Amino acid sequence: MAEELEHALQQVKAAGYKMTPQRKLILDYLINHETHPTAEMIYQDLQQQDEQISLATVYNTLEMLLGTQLVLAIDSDQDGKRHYDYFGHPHYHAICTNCGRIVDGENFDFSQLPNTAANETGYLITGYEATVKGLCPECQRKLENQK
Amino acid sequence: MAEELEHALQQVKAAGYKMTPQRKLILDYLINHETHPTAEMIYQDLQQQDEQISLATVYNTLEMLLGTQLVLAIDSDQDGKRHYDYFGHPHYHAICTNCGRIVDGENFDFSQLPNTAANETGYLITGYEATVKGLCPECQRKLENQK
DNA sequence: TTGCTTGCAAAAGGTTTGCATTAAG
DNA sequence: CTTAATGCAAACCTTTTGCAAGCAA
Repeated sequence: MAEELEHALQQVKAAGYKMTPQRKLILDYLINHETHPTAEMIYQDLQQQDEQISLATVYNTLEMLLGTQLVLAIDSDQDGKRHYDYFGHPHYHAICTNCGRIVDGENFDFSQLPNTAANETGYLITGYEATVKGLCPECQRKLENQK
Repeated sequence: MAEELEHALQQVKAAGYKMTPQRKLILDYLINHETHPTAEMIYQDLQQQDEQISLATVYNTLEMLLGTQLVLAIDSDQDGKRHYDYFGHPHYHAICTNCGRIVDGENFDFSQLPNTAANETGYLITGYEATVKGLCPECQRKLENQK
């Protein structure tokens, strides 16, 4: 089994959750897809792989994974859906305001944000999320050609 | 009229939108409330001020304001609602994972994030948003006392 | 065994939409 | 005048919930 999945399963158990086939499937799916899928996408894809699973379980599991901080949610203004992302290493997201495409970026240092926020707001910080909005390269071309 | 509102109205007109009494009300409300209200809250408050306005118009106007980048949306995982925030100066948000309270923070420098993201992703960046999650001071006390 | 988890379907509820009316430019 | 904006209500659709049956530990 992949190392990352192994690590993630460990975390889930450590948090006191039972390990079920469905939870493994979803975790494995998230780790191996950089598409920032919605609950529906995960559900559809797993079904096509002849995997037995319900949409409610997908939602339940994602909610649980958000609690462990292993997974992060991105609410897209573009399609109105919640997208999920395995948060294996620190990164921010870029969302296209035209097509909704979400990509990762990692060349920005957020390491001091939690400390700064803790000092400034008094909050006990447990996580963070950063997103930039703009036109993806492909949509820039498309819109340019429409002129 | 307040300077900030004056400035905002200017921006809206410059973007080619008509100025209506409802739009002024909502913009004024957002500028003068640091509560990060939902559409429903804005609607309720304006109604109590004997102001004639519909919920649909609140949503329409907020959508328009998001487009002008004058206002920013924060999707809260805590209450499942979208909160709005007049974005007069750069700042991030801290959301309490227990009570959902949202506060602003400004002691972190995001000024290079747009450039970095543009170089790294190729996106034409038009805005950004950063959020930290954790327990607010009040909820830290409450939970501590429950022990 | 024990009670957390699953799965199905129904319900919820924030947000969007259609359309006739109104008013900004 | 012309066209965009408003307001009302109905529709939408993602997400949540209730509960019986199933399965980790």
